[in-house]
Amino acid sequence: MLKYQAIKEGLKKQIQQGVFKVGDYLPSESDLCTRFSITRTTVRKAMEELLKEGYIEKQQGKGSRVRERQTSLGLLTVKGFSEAVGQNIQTEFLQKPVLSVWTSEILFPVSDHDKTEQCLFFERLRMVDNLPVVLERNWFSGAVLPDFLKTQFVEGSFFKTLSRKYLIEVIGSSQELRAERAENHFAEVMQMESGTPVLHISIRFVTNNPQLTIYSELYCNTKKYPVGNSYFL
Amino acid sequence: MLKYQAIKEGLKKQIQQGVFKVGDYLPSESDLCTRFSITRTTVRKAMEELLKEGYIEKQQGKGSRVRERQTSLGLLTVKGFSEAVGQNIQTEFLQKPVLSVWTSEILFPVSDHDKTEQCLFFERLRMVDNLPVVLERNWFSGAVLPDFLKTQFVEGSFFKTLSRKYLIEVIGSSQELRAERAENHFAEVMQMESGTPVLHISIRFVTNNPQLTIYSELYCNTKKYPVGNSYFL
DNA sequence: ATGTATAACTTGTACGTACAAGTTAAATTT
DNA sequence: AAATTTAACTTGTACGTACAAGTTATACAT
Repeated sequence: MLKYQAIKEGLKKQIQQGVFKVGDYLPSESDLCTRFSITRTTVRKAMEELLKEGYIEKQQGKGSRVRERQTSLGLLTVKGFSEAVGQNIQTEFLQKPVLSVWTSEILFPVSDHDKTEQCLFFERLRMVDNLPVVLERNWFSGAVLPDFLKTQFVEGSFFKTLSRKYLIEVIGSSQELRAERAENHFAEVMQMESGTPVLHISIRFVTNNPQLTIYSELYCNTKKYPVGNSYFL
Repeated sequence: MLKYQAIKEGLKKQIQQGVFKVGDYLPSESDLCTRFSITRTTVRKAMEELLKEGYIEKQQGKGSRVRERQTSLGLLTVKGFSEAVGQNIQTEFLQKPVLSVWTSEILFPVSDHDKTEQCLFFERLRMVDNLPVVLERNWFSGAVLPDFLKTQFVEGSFFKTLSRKYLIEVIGSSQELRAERAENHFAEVMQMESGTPVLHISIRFVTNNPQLTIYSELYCNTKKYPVGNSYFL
């Protein structure tokens, strides 16, 4: 294995396992040089990659600090979730993780391999000021997640749980967006009039474990809180 | 100015002006080294940035080639536009660029500076198989775009025109997504039943020219063609 | 004619050095 | 005590060298 990749993976694993927590500074570049008997060129290459992948942020003169890595809704975030900190945000489980079946509600094609495995499912309702904003339904194979049904979510986050307890990271995602009429069942849960437009987001999360793909269907009431994203650079 | 930035900007400008066209190979790293009397470290840093910003792609053993840079809908693309090449895709101007006024239809706040400048506007309808899929309405200040109203679009693309003729690049964007009922006017243009859900995408494009921000409002019929995007790494 | 080695290119990794530039805390001066 | 300088850290830029690894056309051998 290449040296810079070894360093990078080593640091990444320590970040995932919580050896370095969010906000912590990693050892300085020269520290790592002496510790692993390599040159700064190599260390910097590793750090550059961690930066690109969103694990750290750098500041000249200070150091490299572990960053909160946001992969919550893929590239999309609901306005008011991360930004509006002052808001009263709640997440309620409508269905805790259970054994379920692969359903046609999943709009991305479920891989043949996944179909042969058991299907786990959970469903959450995200609310801002007690107003339901996003209904989130998730399916995934439980094959590579031993004891998942007995596991408590790390800090209430599914992805943090995957990272911390199973060393699984999201490395990509595909999304499809549709504007639809709210069906009766959803309208009720979302406290919307039946037939009101809802933003339907289908996501397929790809992870660093080829056996784990996560399929999510999100239904958003965008009346008060539009779904937003931005990128720069 | 830093050396690697100078090299990077120089190459970028040549790509924008068409000195290096899409598919062309840039001079090799050692070529650039001798030509500008710098070391490969510096050249590689410049190339790395061009890679990150999407201007080039690299292949070990072959070289660095100019890439088609897609910033069409920000991060979102309509499924069937880029992928489904075999499809019958058309773009029709409903309104060629004209002098207009800043309107409240723009959902992102228009900057105070922009408000004092003249407002240019154009409107296009994107169709797949003669079915209207996206109605695109664009506003921007004409202050830094001399003779824009007399200018032909480069390859039918607004952004290519900005790049080629004005050396202006999109460096970021913010988006907000909403599911709405189609108003009468839109429903008619889009050949939809009035009240049908439409996906409304508001975009603010930020460019490398601080005086130019582009405001776009897109209205998408997602019934047959959902809006999609994906990212990896 | 056809397959094979070679040579000349390309980018990728890794070594080592030096100094610039930003940050911070301790030492020094006022 | 307070302001200022200094020193010791951090990351950033740039120098130069060497070889690995992938690509391709040409020369060579079969």
